[in-house]
Amino acid sequence: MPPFPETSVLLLPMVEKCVNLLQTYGFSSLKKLKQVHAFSIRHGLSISNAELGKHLVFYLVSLPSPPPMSYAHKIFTKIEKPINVFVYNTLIRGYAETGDSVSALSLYREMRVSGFVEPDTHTYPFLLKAVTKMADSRLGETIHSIVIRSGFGSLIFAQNSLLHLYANCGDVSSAYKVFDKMPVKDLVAWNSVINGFAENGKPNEALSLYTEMDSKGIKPDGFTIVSLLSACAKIGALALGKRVHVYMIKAGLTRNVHTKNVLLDLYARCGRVEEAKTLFGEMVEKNSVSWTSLIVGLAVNGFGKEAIEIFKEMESEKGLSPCEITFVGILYACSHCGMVKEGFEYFKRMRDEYEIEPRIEHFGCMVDLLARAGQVKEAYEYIMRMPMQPNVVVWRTLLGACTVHGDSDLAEVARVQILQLEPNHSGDYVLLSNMYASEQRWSDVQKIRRQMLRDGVRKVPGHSLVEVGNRVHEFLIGDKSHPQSDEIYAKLREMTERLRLEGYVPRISNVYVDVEEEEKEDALVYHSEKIAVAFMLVSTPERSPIRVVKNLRVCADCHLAIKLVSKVYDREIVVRDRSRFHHFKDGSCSCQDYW
DNA sequence: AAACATCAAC
Repeated sequence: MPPFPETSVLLLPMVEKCVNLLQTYGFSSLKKLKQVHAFSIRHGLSISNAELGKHLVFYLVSLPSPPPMSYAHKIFTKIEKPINVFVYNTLIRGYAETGDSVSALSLYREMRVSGFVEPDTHTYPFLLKAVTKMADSRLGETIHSIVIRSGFGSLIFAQNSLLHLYANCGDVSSAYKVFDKMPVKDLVAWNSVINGFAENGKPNEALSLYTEMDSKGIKPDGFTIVSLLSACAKIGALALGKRVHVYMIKAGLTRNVHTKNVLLDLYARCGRVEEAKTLFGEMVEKNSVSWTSLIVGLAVNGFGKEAIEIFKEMESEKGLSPCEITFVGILYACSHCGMVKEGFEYFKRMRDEYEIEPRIEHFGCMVDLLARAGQVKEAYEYIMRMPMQPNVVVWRTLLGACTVHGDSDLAEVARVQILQLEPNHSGDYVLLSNMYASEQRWSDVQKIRRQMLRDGVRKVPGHSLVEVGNRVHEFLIGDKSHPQSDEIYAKLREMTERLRLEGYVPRISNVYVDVEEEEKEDALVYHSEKIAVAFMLVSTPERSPIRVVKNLRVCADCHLAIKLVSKVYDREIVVRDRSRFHHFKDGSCSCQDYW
């Protein structure tokens, strides 16, 4: 084949031809893009040709995830200077989307230093997306000021990006400031600020912002509903969630797969497993998030065997593959059912079959799997063999198991580690003091108490939430502030008497679970969950199920008492505590007494 | 030729 003359006039039709080819096949596959690239080389086109290079970079970056960024960047470096701002933007976008924020930032710097190109309206939204993923609010503020100086601060896309950036760093007040100052607030802005509050433990604020948005006549979309429902799911507010469900129906969003997924999650997290399963069964379009949500939902509710059955179904489904979170659910299910051998098998299959590299979360599950089954020493050895530094959660898992299985030596080891990684966490002191108390080691209990005082550790006050009708009732320990308090306490006394007849003996040792509580003179201080249960006994129809959401872990005494209440009063009681669900029925609990 | 916002976890 004779060489092509190197005149741009002659090459022009060839550039056009290649660009045409890219436009026809561009989005289909990397293979096609490489073919066009090869074609251009065969026809004497140099990749330094700006027009061709620009298109190639664009189509490469636009490939489905993950785009071949190093290939795209290589072409970028060969394009003749000066490089068009569009090409910079495209590459920054690619890095932002693949989570390579460092490369996105350094490309931006390179662009500013080159002096040939200026950022345009698209540059900052892309760059801010990259910075958002770094969750570094200091850096965010720096870039924020650059955006303002650049003159693009009035752009609604830039404002929305900044709003999201602050929300993602957990800085809701800065996020709200950005939102508040926006002269024009579009749906994305509302959704971002609502989501910001929802994700940062302020579901009530999220809901009232929604009401405000509604009053301004702005219609919600799937994003709005997802944020609101997940806020409700997090605090276990079923009645509130049901209200959002009504908005969802009104807005015609019942067929949206994301909103359905999070509705399923809401029901599962409120202990309504049957409803969650029904919802799943009714879904026409199910994605892997739907399957994963159900599996995790079943697992945390103590229905591990069922979770594994669903996983097997998922595996036989075409076009779906379990992800790392699915496996967290499966390993969690195994550990809560004492299926140690199966847990190890799934762990192995995750690597071998699905090529998912285990993360610290998965190792954490394995530690729990061993420790929960009573193999506390093996769990410790497992931690020592892990290919990564154990985090505080892993040590806390071990500590929790040590207190249940009464291994105070290893508990001490775990405690020392936790203290280094995260001092001032009241839950650990409570766990430990609980364990010492159960061994009648009162001087050690005192020691822990003194340490808490010395370190200035404030215990998180326990509270329990219950819903009656559309109202949420909150109870604290020894709470007497409720209008029906007299009735509730009469019920508590009656409850204690009837439980005694069943052989209930209050577990004195666990009085020390609540260190502050000891200080109270009252000999009969009821934990919030007991008060909540008594309140539900007096305010709901006989035999109707009771749901309680507690912010801390249920103590052993309350656990035993509620088990008996479920039998004596013939009530199904679901308690969601800080780490799991307890389904009490006929005197036993789904957690099999390992809480 | 391109832009901002969603879900599942030890």
